[in-house]
Amino acid sequence: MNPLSEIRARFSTVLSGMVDDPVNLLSMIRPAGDSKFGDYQANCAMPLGKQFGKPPREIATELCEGVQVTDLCQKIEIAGPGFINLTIDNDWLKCSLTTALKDDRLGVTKVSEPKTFVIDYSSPNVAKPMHVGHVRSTFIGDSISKVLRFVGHTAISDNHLGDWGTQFGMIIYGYKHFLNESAYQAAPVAELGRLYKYVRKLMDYHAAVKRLPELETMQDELKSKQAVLESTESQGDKKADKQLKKQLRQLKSKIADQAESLSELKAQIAEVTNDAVLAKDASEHPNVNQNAQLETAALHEGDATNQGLWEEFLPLCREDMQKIYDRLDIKFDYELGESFYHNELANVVSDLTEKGFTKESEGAVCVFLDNHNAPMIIQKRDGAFLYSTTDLATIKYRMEKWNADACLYVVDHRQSEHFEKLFDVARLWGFDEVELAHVAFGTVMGPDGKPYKTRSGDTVGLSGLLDEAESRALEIATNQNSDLTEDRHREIANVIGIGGLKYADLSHNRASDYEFNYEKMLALRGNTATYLQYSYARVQGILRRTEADVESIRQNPGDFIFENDVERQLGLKLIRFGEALDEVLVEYKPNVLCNYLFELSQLFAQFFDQCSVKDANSEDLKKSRLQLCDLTARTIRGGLELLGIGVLDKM
RNA sequence: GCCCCGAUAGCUCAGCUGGAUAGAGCAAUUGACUUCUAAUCAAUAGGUCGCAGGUUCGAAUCCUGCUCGGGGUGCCA
Repeated sequence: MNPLSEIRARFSTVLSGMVDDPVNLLSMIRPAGDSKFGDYQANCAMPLGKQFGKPPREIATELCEGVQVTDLCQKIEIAGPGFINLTIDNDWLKCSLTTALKDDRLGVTKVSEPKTFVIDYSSPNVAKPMHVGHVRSTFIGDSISKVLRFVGHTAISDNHLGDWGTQFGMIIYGYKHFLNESAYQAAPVAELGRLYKYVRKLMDYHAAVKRLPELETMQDELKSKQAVLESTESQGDKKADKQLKKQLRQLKSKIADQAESLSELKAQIAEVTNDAVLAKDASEHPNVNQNAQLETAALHEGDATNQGLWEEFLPLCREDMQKIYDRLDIKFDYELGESFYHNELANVVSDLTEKGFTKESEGAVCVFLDNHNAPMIIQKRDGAFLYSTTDLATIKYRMEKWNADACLYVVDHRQSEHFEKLFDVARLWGFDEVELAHVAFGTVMGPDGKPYKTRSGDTVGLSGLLDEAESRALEIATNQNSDLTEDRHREIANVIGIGGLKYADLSHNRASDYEFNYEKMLALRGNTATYLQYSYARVQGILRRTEADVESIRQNPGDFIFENDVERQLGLKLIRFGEALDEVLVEYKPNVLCNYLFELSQLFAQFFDQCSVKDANSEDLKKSRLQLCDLTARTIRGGLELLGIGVLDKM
């Protein structure tokens, strides 16, 4: 039991004698904002004072007298308007540390009511190369799954692959018309990727040609509108002038936006017209857009040729994708892609229709929702199903198969409206007991503050990104430690390169966009994976130099001694590991764990600086310090493991 | 038009279910390596928490309005 939940449990007894539901008040017990106030603080006397019409300090006194914490806290005092400051008792702390030292789980108790979570993450489209945008979902989902499991829940990870979408129509079209047979034999996935991009270019070209005049007309209209506004004389009315200025500014930004998409279209057209082969293919395939769609439709309707091609392509693509997951050390319990549900889609629509939830609108089957203007469309006018239909089928399957208590969707925040609707429809459909949560995350930005792209405008491919991370890490490892073998350097580069990438992502609040930067990710100092890994390696150095037998220390621990204040701080931090994990799960935020591990490592660095283990004044003190070292190492390793990041004994 | 999200130190970001004097890292300046790994530590400096109101014992945090930025918005996923 961590100190916070222990304190809350004690207060719960007193508070339930005063109010009906103390949950809210218990959440007002938290770590102290400033260490001079102690270790924890309870802020619940102020609201209670108001509720009972008594001075808060009087309530605080009642609480202090009522709560049984003599064994847990060496000090409990009232301060300011009615804060209750608590200082953890050193004997209790030492006792907890001993428990943690002996325990494989570092003293973290399992939850009393385990639940079943299904976590949907990563979910790339197969046959399209993975890019930097996929890493957030993958890392965050993986980490949340690991934390859930560690605290005792059942976490089922499911990679909901996009393996049934329109990209297959494009690839099939490409395969039928533009295949380079020998390239396909030599490297099938690369050739499929080329075909995808090739058809994409042709489609973009035709779409751009069609769109261009329309956009140019709009641009002209906007510009003339701008001219009118600019020539409008001031009427001397301040409010009207302000309005005018605002309109003009909005118009200008709209024009700029359009100019940008206009030049994008022109670039797409130029790319084709400047390339003789592309230009020829573009003119010979004027209906590529519709035809690619028809190939998708044929696949979905069970056309033998297309089905055969899909069955040929899919394993190749998945194998290729697996290479990336292997490099990242990411595993899934299930990888049930969209194709897995395609036979169920018609049933979803008919079931919802039978139950009276659907309504036909403009030829499409829709579910209208009170709190949304637009309905959720579950079947298109042409009879095809949409991802909303697949997502509904998926919820049904997950409930029937796993009886989930919660389904977490680790998906880009841009899809939040989709998920709001999806969850509403699911609840309407009868899945109203399960917690459905969109664990949304922000965009990975480039140094220009825009979504991360290469110089040529493509999204950054993931495998190239990993190569870059590792090669940069290799350079650092080699410079730093020239006496090691090259194999060791490569091993170090892998652990700090991939670890750095994961930590850079996970240490940001998932809801925010963040700026991607290699230098910062692999920086040798600061709040990085390297810093945590280095702390771990330094502990291992101590254990090596002192020839400590950690197994026997764990089995026969001596007393913990707090000679220096930093030893107590480190000890307190160590037994708060479980608190950090609890907090991660409140809002599914792995950055809470990153912060904890960083703070722990900082305390260890101070300890390292101030408290020699090797030259401790006494054997007892030396043993106590070794125990702190061992616990620190195991907590860092265990914590990093929950983030999917490895450690090294030497670096 | 409507909906959602964001704005915190020079930079990158934490903190946001209201708590005491707003934090970290980087960059800057200074100091510490015959020492268990200096991939480190100690210290200095850096702020109108976008703006204006409101709620209250107390607001970066909640509410309203505004400014700026991003995203979404019936037949893609």
